[in-house]
Amino acid sequence: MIDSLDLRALVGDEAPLSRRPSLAEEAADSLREMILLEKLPPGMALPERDLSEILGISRTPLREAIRLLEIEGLVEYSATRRPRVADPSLEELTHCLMVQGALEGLAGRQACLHASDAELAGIAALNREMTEIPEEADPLQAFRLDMAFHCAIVKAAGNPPLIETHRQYNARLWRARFVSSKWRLGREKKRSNHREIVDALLARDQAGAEAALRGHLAVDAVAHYAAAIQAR
Amino acid sequence: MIDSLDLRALVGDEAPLSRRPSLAEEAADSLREMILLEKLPPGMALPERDLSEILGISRTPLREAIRLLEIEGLVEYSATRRPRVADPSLEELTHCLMVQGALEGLAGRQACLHASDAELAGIAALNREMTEIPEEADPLQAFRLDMAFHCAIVKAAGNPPLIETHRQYNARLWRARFVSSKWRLGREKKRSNHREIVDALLARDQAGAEAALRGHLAVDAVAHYAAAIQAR
DNA sequence: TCATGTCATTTGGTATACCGTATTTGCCAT
DNA sequence: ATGGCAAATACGGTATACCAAATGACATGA
Repeated sequence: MIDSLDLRALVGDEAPLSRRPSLAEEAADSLREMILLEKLPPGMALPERDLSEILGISRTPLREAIRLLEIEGLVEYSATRRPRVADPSLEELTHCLMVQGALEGLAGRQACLHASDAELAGIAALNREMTEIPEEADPLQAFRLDMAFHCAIVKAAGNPPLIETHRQYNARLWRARFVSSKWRLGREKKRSNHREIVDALLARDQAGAEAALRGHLAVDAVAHYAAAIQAR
Repeated sequence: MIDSLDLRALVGDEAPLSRRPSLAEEAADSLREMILLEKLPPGMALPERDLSEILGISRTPLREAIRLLEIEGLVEYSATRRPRVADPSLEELTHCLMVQGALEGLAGRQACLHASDAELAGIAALNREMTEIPEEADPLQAFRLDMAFHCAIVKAAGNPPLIETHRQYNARLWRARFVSSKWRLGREKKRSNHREIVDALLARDQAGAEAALRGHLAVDAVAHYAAAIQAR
């Protein structure tokens, strides 16, 4: 035991023990992407046999993948246990956004306490990168940067369970935020809000960072998505 | 369609659509109880074949059960994918408590906004019940009441994803809180804190409820558990 | 024409067999 | 005794077969 600890100390904690993902995890990744890109539209049935054949795996790992996606909220089971692509109502999304807001608020607080200067600089750099994107650029690019920005803040908080739960809610909200990101409304407001967040973080102002992050999600995102939904 | 709506009106909305739980869910319940009561101690290996035989089911539903418990944080997989009963460090528990604090803080806020007077009265009644428990009574009884108190607040917020995520963190923290609840230290402080929470809720004071709930968990619970762990 | 009962088919739930790999065991040389 | 190596074994991952329940199509009768 002592030997292994010594070895670990010598070799560093970042031993690339990256075990290759199981078929179930790969399938979950594939399905997640299909759902988020609406190749599998909301409400579509997900029969295990057909899907397993499509993905070229057997039902056992596929079932596991579907269970994983159910936890993430991307798949929901009907009363008769038939899985379908989730089709969350505006109300459900609002609920998720509130939780996400609370999570990111906590992340902001903790980032002020625990993040290294380098991490904060990285977050600020991400934000700078966003502001420099031309207005008419690929919306997907801006969207990915936005996600990276928020994830970086959560990561900087240094709280693994928080990171994981935030990741789950992100997956749940991904499609909604993606849809709403295409709307140009309030892009200016978002920028000022992001600036507010970065300023609070750099000043290590816990209350300010929490307020800016929570408000950002809870208020704006819902409104944008509502508008986007109405229009489609 | 109209007929079915009429029927629904006659029969009431509370149709008992409770599908019977699958073997996997039952197994998860059994295992969860064994883990929380330390019949399966932290760090113990959980070989699928042995467990499935013990529970009298096959490996397939048992695997699903273990995956469920992994999500709840009660089971963790080693680098070689061998499941073990989780043995969270004090640091990990602290991280979970912070998230739980943020969740309950949000719940307090939302409860102030959305809870019915009856719900708030019920929460106050739970608290009153706790204060009336004699000092030397069964610790489990007091513990269950404490859990019910917090869950009732979250439920009153009326946010299903919040309820679910809170439930998960509760499971993750159950054993730690149970252990720490046996320590009489700070029982008085807890009472005053609960009173603070109830007062804020009844006054529908969002900020007060959030602060009281968040502080309650983040500060006290960690300290108590640390003391309990040291002493065992 | 529409309601209703029946039956074939589809679907998820479960059990089990097989496979590759990781771990343990036990022997042997040192 | 001890360290190393190889066979045995235990384990999780995967595929597949079977079952009960649910669904949907279709025939039948009012």
